[in-house]
Amino acid sequence: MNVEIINEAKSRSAEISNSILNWGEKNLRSFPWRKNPDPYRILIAEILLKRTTATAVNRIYNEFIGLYPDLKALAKANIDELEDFLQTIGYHKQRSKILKKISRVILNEYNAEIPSDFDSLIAIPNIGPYTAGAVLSLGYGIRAAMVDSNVLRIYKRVFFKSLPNKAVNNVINKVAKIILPQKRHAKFNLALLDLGGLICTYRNTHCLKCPIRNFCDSSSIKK
DNA sequence: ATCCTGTGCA
DNA sequence: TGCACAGGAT
Repeated sequence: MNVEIINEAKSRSAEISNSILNWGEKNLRSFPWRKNPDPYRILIAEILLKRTTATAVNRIYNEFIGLYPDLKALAKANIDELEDFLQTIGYHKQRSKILKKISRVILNEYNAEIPSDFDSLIAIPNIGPYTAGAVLSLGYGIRAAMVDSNVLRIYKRVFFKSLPNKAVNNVINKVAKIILPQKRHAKFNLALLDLGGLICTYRNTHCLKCPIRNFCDSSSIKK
């Protein structure tokens, strides 16, 4: 049923992943949570970044890690202090609850060790496939796709001509796994996110600057 | 498949 | 000032 898009993904995967990795060499954005990545730092970053601009998280991230340097510290955190601290980036009530909940679950059920397998991760409340992918790929170096709305949008455009009319998101998840390289998947994931943020944006498609314009169904540039 | 959160931009 | 948004939950 979705044979066509899967075959398209397979036939273009090498060109796409190589071009994106290459683009990433020069164009990756620099954020504090991308430095010295470990599962905890990545987990915190993803929770803070949900529905929140990188600029806002940038302001408080290092201080957050200073106040709550590891999962045990976070599990012990005073909920009101945590909430106050998160005021400036918004969603502070919701987010302080989520952070406490997650840290307590990991402390109690996983002996304060953030799980390193997908199923355990998504079983933790408020950790879904995207955050699980980030923890695995960026935090543990375990190959996992990170499909957020940016990545979804990019692949929908790239494979526009063979998109099925049903269950598009499911298919895109398969496509993402096919294209994700075996090595350097973390770099690739970051580059793909940045491509969505900088080039293949929601409103504009800066195809002229796009490293995969030659492999994209929606490119406005003549091949 | 639809709902939720509250922000940030139109 | 109202609506689109994004990742997760149901």
